[in-house]
Amino acid sequence: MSGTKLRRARLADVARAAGVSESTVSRTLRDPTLVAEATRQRILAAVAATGYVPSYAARALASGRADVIGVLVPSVTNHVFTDVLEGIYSGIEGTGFDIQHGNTRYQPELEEGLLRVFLSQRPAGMIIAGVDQTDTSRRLLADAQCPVVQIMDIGPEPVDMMVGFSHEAAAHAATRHLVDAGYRNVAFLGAQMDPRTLRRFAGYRAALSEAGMFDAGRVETTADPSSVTAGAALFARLADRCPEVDAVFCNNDDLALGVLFEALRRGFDVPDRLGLCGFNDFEFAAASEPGITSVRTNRREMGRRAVELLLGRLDGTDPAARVVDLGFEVVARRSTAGRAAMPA
Amino acid sequence: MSGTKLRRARLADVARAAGVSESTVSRTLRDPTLVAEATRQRILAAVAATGYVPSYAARALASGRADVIGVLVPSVTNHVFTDVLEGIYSGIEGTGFDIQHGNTRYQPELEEGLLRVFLSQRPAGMIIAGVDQTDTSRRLLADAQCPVVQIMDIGPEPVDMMVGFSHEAAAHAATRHLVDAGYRNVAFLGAQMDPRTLRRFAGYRAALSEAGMFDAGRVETTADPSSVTAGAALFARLADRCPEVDAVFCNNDDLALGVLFEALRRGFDVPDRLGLCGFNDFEFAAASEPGITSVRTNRREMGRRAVELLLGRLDGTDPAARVVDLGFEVVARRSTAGRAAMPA
DNA sequence: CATCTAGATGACAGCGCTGTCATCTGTCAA
DNA sequence: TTGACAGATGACAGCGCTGTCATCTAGATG
Repeated sequence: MSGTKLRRARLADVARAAGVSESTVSRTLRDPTLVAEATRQRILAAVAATGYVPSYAARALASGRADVIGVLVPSVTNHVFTDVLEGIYSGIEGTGFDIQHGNTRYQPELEEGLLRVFLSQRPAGMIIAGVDQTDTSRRLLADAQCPVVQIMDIGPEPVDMMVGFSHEAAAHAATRHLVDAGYRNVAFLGAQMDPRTLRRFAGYRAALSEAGMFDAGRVETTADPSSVTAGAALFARLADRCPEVDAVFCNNDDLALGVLFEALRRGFDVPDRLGLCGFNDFEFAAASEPGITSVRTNRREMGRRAVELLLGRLDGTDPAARVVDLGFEVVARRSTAGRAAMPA
Repeated sequence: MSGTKLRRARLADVARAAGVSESTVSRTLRDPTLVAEATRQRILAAVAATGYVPSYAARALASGRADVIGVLVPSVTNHVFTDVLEGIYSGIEGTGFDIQHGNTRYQPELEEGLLRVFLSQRPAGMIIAGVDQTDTSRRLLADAQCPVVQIMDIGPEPVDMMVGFSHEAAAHAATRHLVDAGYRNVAFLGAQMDPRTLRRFAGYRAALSEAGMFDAGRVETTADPSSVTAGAALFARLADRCPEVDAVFCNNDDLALGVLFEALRRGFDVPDRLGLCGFNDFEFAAASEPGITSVRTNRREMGRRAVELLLGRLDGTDPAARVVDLGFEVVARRSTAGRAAMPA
């Protein structure tokens, strides 16, 4: 209870307490089926009695691998990634694996460096956001002696496995939804301008081009991170510049919320004067007034599936490389209901 | 370039390439001043040539410690903690330390378990959210052979060091601000109901009691996580139950935003019919329409300072135990401007 | 010129596990 | 009864570093 000895119990202490060899204790801990029932009980009791906690470092060194899954994402504050992380954490729970988490800050060089550090620890698996790694990063991943899952996006050339959805298709569908709702001058608002944002822009552009409505002038972007403030500022600029704009497709719900507030300030009715569609279907999109149409993506599920794929590969259940498309859904809310009632 | 050998270079490979002993290579990497200039150059060249990356596991095992700082927070999705994490990441950058990050999910037992796992790896330091650890957790931390920083909150009995602010004082000030603005029937909205939320409630209660305005009926809470939806729902319930309420102090800006939308739906003017104050000063509070009064807390700074304290202790610069109060600031915006103009 | 000393380097024994191989049972078919 | 064999356990050599101690310089000192 109290007065715990400072030195932690080692495997040898447990072995002595249980009257067996270190090997047997190690086996019991790694794969209990290898040890006779009675022995196992005795050992588990000894573990409890000594308060033994295995040394990860020793284990990793001796076995040449670590029960660690490396996770590399570009941001720890962007809700998009925190949702995925939550999925990963919940998927990992109880599996005995640990997460080693790195923050690439949207910088490919930083990603490369972190990747080197991570891989040097021989992780059991890697989860990495995006499909746009540098050539060097791709090679590092391909040469890694562990399964790799790219998440957030899907593309034609997985390093190993992928779970995500097509940002281009999602943006295309969302833009199409605005067109179908009767909006004619649909603008694009983007922030951060990472590869996924660019792909969403491509989807927006394609949808409008198909409808014969694309106008390169109706685009307002910033390299700053997505935020409500940025959304308001971008829309203010846009509205001043292109008063004819009657709908906005925002790359992120943060931006959309900013547009909503700016519209409120300008007395633009949403959805009558302005259609508004966001992206990601953050929690507030459903709760706002009016509700903001958005594109739901299955971020927690993405994290869970990524872990699942990794574990499946590790225990040999599912040795195949896979690309999992989790899809998306345009969730129509009142913010895009405006022109629908009007005659086309 | 290509065709990298599968086996990673080891210390011995570098030593051979540089024509020195392993000890010297190790020294060069740990403390370059111990090695002659010329030798050092030769070794660094050999490191580069072999692509050597040290094995963390071997290093940790041999030295008995890991250059890892453990970070335990209750949530990875709550912006409050992601901001702190960002501060921690930026503070750690370039120091050679790694972050090992655990998610306690607001569950003290989970926290205890993670603490055991973390401490078993002999981290260089621990950062842990809150001051309300279980007795066992406190003992584990106190017995840990590393510096510990409790963050988010401050209290009378630091395990070692603390950096945070008084949630009670902050809530008191925010509530006082509502009273000073002329609101008379000030309600409280809370979610999650973790220890910090409870302390904020205590501050709210004290401020209203001092003003002779406390009414236990004007409190609406949920154990669910804070969200915009929850804010709207809580306020809907509250407004139905207590129509006399003319202001709301929300435990979190998420809730406040929900209240704002619900007020909009009900045609309650903010700030004339309803004063609204949030907590945390999330980015959207300044961008919303009207702007939402909130309590600014220095979360990134908190993370940075926590790392700073840890590092200071580790290199002996600052061996003292410390409690750092980062303070807070009530940021008044239009959402609480209503009754100010009216005669008291 | 012998002695001392600081600076630079090398030798080597672990750190606490895992994995391989060897050993020792008891059981069962021939 | 014997050999074969699967099941259960033990012995032991590393995994790739670090830290201690020993060794070997080249001045500095008297």
